[in-house]
Amino acid sequence: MPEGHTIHRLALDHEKALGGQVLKVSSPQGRFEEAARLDGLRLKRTEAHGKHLFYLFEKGLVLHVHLGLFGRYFSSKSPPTRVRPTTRLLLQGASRSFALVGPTACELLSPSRRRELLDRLGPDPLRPDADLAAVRAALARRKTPIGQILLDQSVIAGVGNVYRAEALLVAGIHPERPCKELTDQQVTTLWATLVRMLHDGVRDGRIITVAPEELPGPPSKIRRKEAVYVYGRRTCRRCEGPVSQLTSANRTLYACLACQTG
DNA sequence: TATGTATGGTAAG
DNA sequence: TTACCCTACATAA
Repeated sequence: MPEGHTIHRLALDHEKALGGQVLKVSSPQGRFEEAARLDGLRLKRTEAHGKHLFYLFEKGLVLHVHLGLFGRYFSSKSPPTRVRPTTRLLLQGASRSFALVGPTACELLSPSRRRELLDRLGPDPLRPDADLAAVRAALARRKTPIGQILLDQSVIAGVGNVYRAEALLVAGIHPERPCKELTDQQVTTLWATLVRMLHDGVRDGRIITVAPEELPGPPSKIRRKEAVYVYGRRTCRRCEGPVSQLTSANRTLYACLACQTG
């Protein structure tokens, strides 16, 4: 589930359902002991930066959540009827509850640690303040393959394995192209593609990169592999040619080398 | 019941 | 570069 779009969507949903309320906060699993410090405090707002989710409580307390590869939230009405024993964090509002399971991070963050964390993140295509010039500068400096750089959260924050494959396909860029060799136009296209895809992901609550007119039916009924051009596929949804599986940044990178010549 | 897989990241070597 | 952490779910047996 979790690339940047998931986190931003959670921030929106949770703020809408819980913002301004005094929450019940607990850790049924017991591994987040500091839950007790949040219990009974008012949630002011939420924030998403790349794949990092922040809950800003009164008294300046900040909860940081990172889903990692496995983490997910289960949403229910309040109070929840059934809570999994693996639930690290349970946020209970007046009418909605959210149970967090399997996160990489669930912790209270001091202002300085929060600052450190944010300083390590590159521009996030989902944030209006994202600095494209900074991305250009970072890319111009490196000979690292663009496919590898797209997963580097200190260069661009929020892109994961699905969006990297899909954005490179749509932009027509070969994943092994050294960053510094990309033209201004290619970087412009790639960034615009990421911005659009991630925004669509927030809106849809899932990853659908294939253009609406190319979909056989309504988005809600589209199966995973029909919703993307190359990720996890054997054939390219654009040209029907074979999809190559490369390895980059320790992850499988799907690419259509016929479509991605740039 | 067992196994494999996953949209991520960190710390150690 | 490797090892390791986090958990649910689909599929095989």
